[in-house]
Amino acid sequence: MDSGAVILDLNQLRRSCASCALHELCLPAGIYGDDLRQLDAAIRDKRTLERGATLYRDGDAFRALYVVRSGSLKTFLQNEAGDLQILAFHLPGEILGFDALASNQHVSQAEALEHSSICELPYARLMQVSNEVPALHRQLMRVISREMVAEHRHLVMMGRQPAQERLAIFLQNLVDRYAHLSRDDISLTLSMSRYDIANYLGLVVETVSRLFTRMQETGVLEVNRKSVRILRPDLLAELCSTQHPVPMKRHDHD
Amino acid sequence: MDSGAVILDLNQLRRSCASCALHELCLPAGIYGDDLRQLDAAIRDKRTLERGATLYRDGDAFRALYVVRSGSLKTFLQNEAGDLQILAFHLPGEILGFDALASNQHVSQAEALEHSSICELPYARLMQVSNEVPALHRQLMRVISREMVAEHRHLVMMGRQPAQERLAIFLQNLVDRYAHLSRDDISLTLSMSRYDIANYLGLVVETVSRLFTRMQETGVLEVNRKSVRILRPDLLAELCSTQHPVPMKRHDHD
DNA sequence: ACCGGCAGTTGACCTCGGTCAATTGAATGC
DNA sequence: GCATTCAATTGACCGAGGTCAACTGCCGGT
Repeated sequence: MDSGAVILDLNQLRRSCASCALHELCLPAGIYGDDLRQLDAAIRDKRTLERGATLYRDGDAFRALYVVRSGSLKTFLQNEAGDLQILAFHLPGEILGFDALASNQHVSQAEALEHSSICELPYARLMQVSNEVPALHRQLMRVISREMVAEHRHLVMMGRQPAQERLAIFLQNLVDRYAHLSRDDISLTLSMSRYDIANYLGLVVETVSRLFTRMQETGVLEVNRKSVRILRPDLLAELCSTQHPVPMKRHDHD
Repeated sequence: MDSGAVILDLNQLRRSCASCALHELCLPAGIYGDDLRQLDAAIRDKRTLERGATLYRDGDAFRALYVVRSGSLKTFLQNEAGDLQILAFHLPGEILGFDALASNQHVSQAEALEHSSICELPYARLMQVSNEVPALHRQLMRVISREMVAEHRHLVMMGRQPAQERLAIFLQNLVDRYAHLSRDDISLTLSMSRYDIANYLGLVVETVSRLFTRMQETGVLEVNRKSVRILRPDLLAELCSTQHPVPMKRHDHD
């Protein structure tokens, strides 16, 4: 690598990864000292996106991975017919863009749900640094793998859970992820619309609306537009797993 | 790396990756010559599994990735209640086990659907080789990414498609993957049970059965137990996308 | 401060696919 | 070769959640 990139002044360092409040969550977890410094050098740009702005779209050439610094985004797939399926919501500290590694172009679209700021990790630079810092490669794969595991959970929800469980799991998941960001763990501000939530859960907006109403009526939570306050975290947790009246087991056939 | 592993005799080489009929599909795509030789050395074991045998289960320590040489496997998630969701079917040339990278232990279960043979890629060895052969790291990430993309398609199916489309997409997908393995492209032997198919698609077995019957009645295919012959690939392709009577578009809200 | 538009809610109705139950038939064991 | 078993099919019924439509109330713009 060119030595110019490795030698950093304190100023640059302060503005970027090493001082990022989220650096534990983002890539360099497990990477310290000089390695971190190198990684830091690979992060070229910080961008901000307005609500509704597109970070990348289906077909775009793959240049970089992106870390959410603040705000939130959704990624989704859209077919020819215009049908769309939201794949994930991305909160601060999380990384987007892995789906483009396979074909060198993005196969999904990423859009900001609110005013957000993003770190760009140019992939070519990332690979250069990785060659010097083997730990980075492994860390990258760990992060991709974590994303796969999250998608597995999403899949189970879609395949097996009834509507109310889906919403409960969704909310619980948001609570967990925001708690991780050391926020108040019982109140949420939903940056996504009811349409987005419904779509993500494989439901329609009316169903989501009714479920919010029902959960409010049963005292689980208090909801007012985008703000949700969990009143009974215990009840919410219960709702996350189907309480089969008859404990109907799913087969375990060959 | 220890030099003993790099020096291979022709015999060993012939038995393994370099001569594997599927080597284009599996890991070393884009890796040649000495690099391939090194990779080959990292592949320790070939195992065979009987139908129903478990390759790894939830909680197992992560030691290796696995390549299917012949036969087929399913991977699935199973929760405390015994509910289970099949995540994927794995055909020859495909790689399993990436979900374990995140936590260093498997978080799903893999089971053979029929007599199968498997290449084991010990992860530690793989990482050693990768440090010498940067291309391998990138290729590995490409493969994980490809798997993620496939899972996205699965997700869309679960979230948006009605039952018949799901089965059509499933069959089309199998046809494509087997065509890739240069088999007869209009007849399939389903190694998985109807229960497995139903589960994978988020349906119940009765629905799958009815759909097979209907597709047979409409002349799309001929089905007899595990064997399926696609009579009208064109019709099958049509069934893969919902033909909205009214071309109802899914919203594209903020 | 009023208006327009769209996010969100609510209600009435209907449909797709799930549930339950009976039957068929292919494989495996004695 | 017959019985047992379980995968698969078929039919009758039902209900969770989708569809359609009407309404409410925020929010943003001028």
